[in-house]
Amino acid sequence: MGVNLRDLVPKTTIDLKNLSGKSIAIDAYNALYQFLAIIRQPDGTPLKDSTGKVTSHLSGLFYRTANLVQMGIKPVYVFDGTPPALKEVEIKRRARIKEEALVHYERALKEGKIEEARTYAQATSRLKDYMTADSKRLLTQMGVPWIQAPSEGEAQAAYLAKKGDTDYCASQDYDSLLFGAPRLIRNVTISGRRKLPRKNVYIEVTPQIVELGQVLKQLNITHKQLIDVGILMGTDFNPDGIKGVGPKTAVKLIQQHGTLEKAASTLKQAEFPVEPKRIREIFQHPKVTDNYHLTWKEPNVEGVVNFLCRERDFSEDRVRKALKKMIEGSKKAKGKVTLEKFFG
DNA sequence: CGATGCTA
DNA sequence: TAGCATCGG
Repeated sequence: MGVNLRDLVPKTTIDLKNLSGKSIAIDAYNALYQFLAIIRQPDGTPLKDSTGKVTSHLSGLFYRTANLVQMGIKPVYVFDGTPPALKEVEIKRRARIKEEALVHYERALKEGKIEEARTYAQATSRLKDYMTADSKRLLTQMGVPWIQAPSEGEAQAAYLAKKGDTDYCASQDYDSLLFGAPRLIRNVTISGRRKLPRKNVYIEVTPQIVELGQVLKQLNITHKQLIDVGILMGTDFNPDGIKGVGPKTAVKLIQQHGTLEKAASTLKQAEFPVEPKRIREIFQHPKVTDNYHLTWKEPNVEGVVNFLCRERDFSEDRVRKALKKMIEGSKKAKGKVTLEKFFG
């Protein structure tokens, strides 16, 4: 879920084609989870190989990554490690919701309510260890780097961007801003037409950039204060936040009182299940690693074909076609960058 | 989700 | 060939 800064942040929409030559640290869990939830049959069944292994996430990851590379974009996927102990409440909450969704899904299926079944099936999505392992294997064969974060993937992605090792962070969540990412891109891994849940309405989804500097300027607060705003509203480490405090109130409180503690002392019932200091610490000094090396190589065509087509039953025609486009596109983009460096 | 097929 | 439907695994 993450902290919901949606109503607080200024954003600018962009065309991914304009990001040629740029590198993006992508929150792998976030991307894979979305593929797994969305790439499904009408009744909610995910794509599977002949042995029953789920492949929805691989399909999304493969074609989306191929397209990004084709546009000259350099993606690096950042995988989650061990979550902070404080996340346990939120993890349990999510597990409970999934169990409930599973009951609803099975009932809808039995009653022949296809659309309803699909909606509940999406909510049951769980990224299993073998799916993460398959994804890393695919990326390696594609020549696309990935990093194993020691803890939160978003924290590690933000660290890369902060250090200047990547130009952007990509996620649907806003947490990377709290982790200090200077530039966040949303809607990199979901694009085009998207169906609104429970409605037969489609909306156009376009990539958008959120700049931390602009957010802080607009709200006239510091980064540390933005973290406090998040804690007041609720984060993965205190999912409930403070009762009755939404985005607007949270910002107002921090603008007026400066810190979370001072703001809380003015409220009638502001109780924190965990010490705010500990949550602040996670965002300000997250567990990250320097143990990575970013290199983008040409895909190992036969390696990808062997894995996806021979082991996971993908169509060889489609896979080879996508790889060809990926290689041609990235070469073209590289040529352009070199020329621009020469003559620009 | 992205790719492909079908239709006008 | 744009626009919609439906595969894909």
